[in-house]
Amino acid sequence: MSAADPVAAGDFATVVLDWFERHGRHDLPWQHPATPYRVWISEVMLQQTQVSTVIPYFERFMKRFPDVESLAAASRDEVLVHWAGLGYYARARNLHRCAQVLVSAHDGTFPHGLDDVSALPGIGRSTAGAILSLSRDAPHAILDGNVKRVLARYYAVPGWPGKASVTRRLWALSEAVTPVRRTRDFNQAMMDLGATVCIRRPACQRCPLRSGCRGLAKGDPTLYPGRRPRRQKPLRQTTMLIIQGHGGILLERRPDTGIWAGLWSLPEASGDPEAWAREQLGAEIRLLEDTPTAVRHEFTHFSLDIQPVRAQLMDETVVADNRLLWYNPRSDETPGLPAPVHRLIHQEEPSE
DNA sequence: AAGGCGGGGCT
DNA sequence: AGCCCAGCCTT
Repeated sequence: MSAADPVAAGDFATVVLDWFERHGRHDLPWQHPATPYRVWISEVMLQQTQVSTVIPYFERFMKRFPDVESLAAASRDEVLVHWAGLGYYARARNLHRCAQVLVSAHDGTFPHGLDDVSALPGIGRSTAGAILSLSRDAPHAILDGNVKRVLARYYAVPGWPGKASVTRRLWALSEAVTPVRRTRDFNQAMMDLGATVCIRRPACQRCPLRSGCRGLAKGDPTLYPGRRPRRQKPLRQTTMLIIQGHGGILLERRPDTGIWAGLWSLPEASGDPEAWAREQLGAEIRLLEDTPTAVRHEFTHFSLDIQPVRAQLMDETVVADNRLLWYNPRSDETPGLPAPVHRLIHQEEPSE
């Protein structure tokens, strides 16, 4: 914190806390009750995912896995089913592993030390601080996208937070402004401020920090934080097989690494689909004429064109194993499917 | 230090 | 059509 700052650190917290009383969010699902377990699940879901998207997932997840023991005892597949559509599926795998570590090594509860919590799978420094402060009012700072934006604007911190040097500065600022008392309310207030006032097009007239905001004083707070340098997104193409047989569609489990790790998906055939079937299934397939139109799916780092090819299984002796599954969209419970695959299949079978 | 990892909401 | 989002992990 610079000595030249127009608002001292103590005043910063006071202003934010006063604002929180009237204008903060007090009714989010994970705030009632704000147990470490519920805060943890919500924080992981909220990593790179917006609140409005998370809420229905959170409610469904809590109904099925109401505590850490039920989550630890579940299968990975069932956890993924409840995650399917949220993206960043490593979060679900880490969540599952973390539950098992908590039960086996920590008596089913979260440790109290910040370093112990951030050592758990899928929990970094910010999420650890959020869990401990929001559930127990422990005095730890956080640095999520909202706090980064508020601080970068308030202190006019230049540069893109993807650079380690920028993030280091923002962490130092967050530590400096975070009070040791009422840390729970302060952290929630900073996230609320970033989510409702200090947004992409900020409502500075409503901001309690406007008198000290350097970004505003410089004329344009939206210059902070700096934007990610933009790069060309490559286009990739793949062919997915819609093989009908055994009264359903063949699904294949994705490998444990890479895109959609561990989810069920349509088989990808790099070359000749019939050769793929002979090798992978030991069976003959016959390609069908009506080829559905390709669908494009956008990732953060590339675009993917998926060309579906329909085929009929000619040899009904092929059975499912650990990697293969015959899925009937009309009668079976939906397994964990990537969003575009889910769309593809249920546009094939409109009678879900 | 840089890149991989989804999907949806918003402008 | 970009840009961003209650980030973490691996290399």
